[in-house]
Amino acid sequence: MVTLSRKFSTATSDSLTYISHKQFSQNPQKSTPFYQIQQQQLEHLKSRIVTTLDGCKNLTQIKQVHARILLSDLEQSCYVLAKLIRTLIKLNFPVDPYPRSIFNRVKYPNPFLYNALIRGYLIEERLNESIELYSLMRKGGAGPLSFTFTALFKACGAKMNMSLGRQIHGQTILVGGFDEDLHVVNSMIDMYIKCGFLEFGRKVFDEMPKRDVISWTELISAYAKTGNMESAGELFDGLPVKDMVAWTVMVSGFAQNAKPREAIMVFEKMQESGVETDEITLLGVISACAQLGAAKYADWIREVAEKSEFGGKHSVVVGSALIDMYSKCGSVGDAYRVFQGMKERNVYSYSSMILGFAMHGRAHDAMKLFDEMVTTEIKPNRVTFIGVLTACSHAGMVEQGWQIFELMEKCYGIKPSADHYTCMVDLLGRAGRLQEAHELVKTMPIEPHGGVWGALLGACRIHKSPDIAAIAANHLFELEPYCIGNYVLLANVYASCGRWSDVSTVRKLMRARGLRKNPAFSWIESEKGMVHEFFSGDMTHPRSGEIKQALEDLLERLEAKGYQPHLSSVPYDVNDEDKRRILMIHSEKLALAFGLISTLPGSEIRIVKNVRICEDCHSVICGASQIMGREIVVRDIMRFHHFHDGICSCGNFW
DNA sequence: CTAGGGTTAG
Repeated sequence: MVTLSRKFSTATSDSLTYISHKQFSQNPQKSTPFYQIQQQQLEHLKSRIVTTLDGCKNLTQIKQVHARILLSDLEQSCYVLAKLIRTLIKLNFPVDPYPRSIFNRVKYPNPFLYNALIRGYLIEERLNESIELYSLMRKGGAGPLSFTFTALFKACGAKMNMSLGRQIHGQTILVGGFDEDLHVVNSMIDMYIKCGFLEFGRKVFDEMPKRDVISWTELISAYAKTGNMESAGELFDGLPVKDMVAWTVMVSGFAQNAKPREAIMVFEKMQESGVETDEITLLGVISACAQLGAAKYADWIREVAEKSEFGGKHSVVVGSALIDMYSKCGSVGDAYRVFQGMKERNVYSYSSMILGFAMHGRAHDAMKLFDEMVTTEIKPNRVTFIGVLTACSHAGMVEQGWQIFELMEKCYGIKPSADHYTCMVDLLGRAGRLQEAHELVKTMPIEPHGGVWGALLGACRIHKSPDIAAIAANHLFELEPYCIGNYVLLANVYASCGRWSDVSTVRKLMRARGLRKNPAFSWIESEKGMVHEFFSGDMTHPRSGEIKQALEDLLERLEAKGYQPHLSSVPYDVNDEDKRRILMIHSEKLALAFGLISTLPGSEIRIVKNVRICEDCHSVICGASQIMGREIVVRDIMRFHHFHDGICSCGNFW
């Protein structure tokens, strides 16, 4: 054995130490200088080992490779050993003891080796060990690499460990150079954002000598997530080169902040600018279309999705989003067709479909799909159960609901959340079992949130139960004092019982808190895809005269068949004639009348409403579907109503 | 060998 090569004292290069004479003599390339041959041979061996490691699937295989390394001249090679450690960690082996022991035997570990181990500890969320190793690396004279910092920042962000993050920030300056490394600084910004200190991230951003599209996008995304679309938009406008991710952040930002029209507008601009689109961009647009609930947009975005390069058939994510969208646009049939056409399905696909059926009152289909789901590999999650419970609730299936509710924890290990209790309260409340519902709220093991009391209050509205309504409302007035809907609901309950002095007390409370009622409105798509909006009593539509006439004709025909206006739906202390007039001009009735005169006889009418449908409108639309022979679909704030031949899919139960 | 975007419920 001849010692040929230098001992690598600088820890940044690979610590190769020896090469055997035997290996050398087998190589007859006499004209090549000595060290070049050994380099070549070792490089060859290294790359063979790395390839083998990439193919390793289990511990036995890795140990074989390790044995080969130990017998070769690569026994101290940081490059190969780092790869070995990374492979182990990729296969989910804990850092201790095996990968750590490999590291411990290396005399001069280089930063790559340190980094492999640090990353391992980070994955195990052992932040302290990572930091210890980092200090050891510094003490040993090895310089850190930028990805050591990025990994550390990432871990601090995930653990929301701001103080440690700031220390590491200090290190980047101390070590020198890294505070100008884009990878490092960008992950630092991300760390501050994840720790909830957006302004710190912004400060770093403002002081950066050079920034790239990633720095910008991080901040735009952070503003969008806090709902500050103005700041997001300002930054975005100033971004010199907008790439796909930056555009996508704006699209999904608007979608997540309930600004679907803006989301679609940004998407259209994105397409004009010629930037590529991928499925994540589409998710934002699809979600926006779902919020709009307009069939025109639904078909448009499905076409865009199908034309895009990720396959004519939908991917799991896009497919699942489309299912949700079609359900919310009133087309459960289309939603189910997408569901059936998907090659692969996940928990989103099933949950969205179950929720879709539930929203449309197709409880039986929802349950059937749930039964099918549990035979697959896909595990139901908390959202799935919200779908199943909603289905029970909308169909008045109290007993099945209780069964599912118990099954959830027993068989699937999902602890009922406040949202699940909301479903149960809704289920009992709708079925008229208000006392039981109230009892459940009082005895639930977790703190009831606004949703739970809101469900109880909503049930009191249907069953005209002012006493429990007052209890629920008082909780709500504390939990969410500025939520206008609760005051309106309580006032409506009092009004329906004729307790007018209580109604005016609630109205006074509203005024005292500076709250004003949101105007109710409905909208409908005409045949040409135009959207027509109607407010209550709205006579601004160009065809108002015809609309009024059509409505009067309709009501006349209904009265001839025994229809009586539900005067108790009017929350004002006025005479019956005025109540009749108020009911007559409800926005959904105007939209319905416009639908009747503006669409072809026999075609479907779709109406969307921003609040719950009232009882009187519900019965009028039921009658209209029969007399006029029309399918009518109404989406209110809670669910869908499919009216067909005088019957609604909700079974008069909403 | 590292930095940015995502779907269901509420």
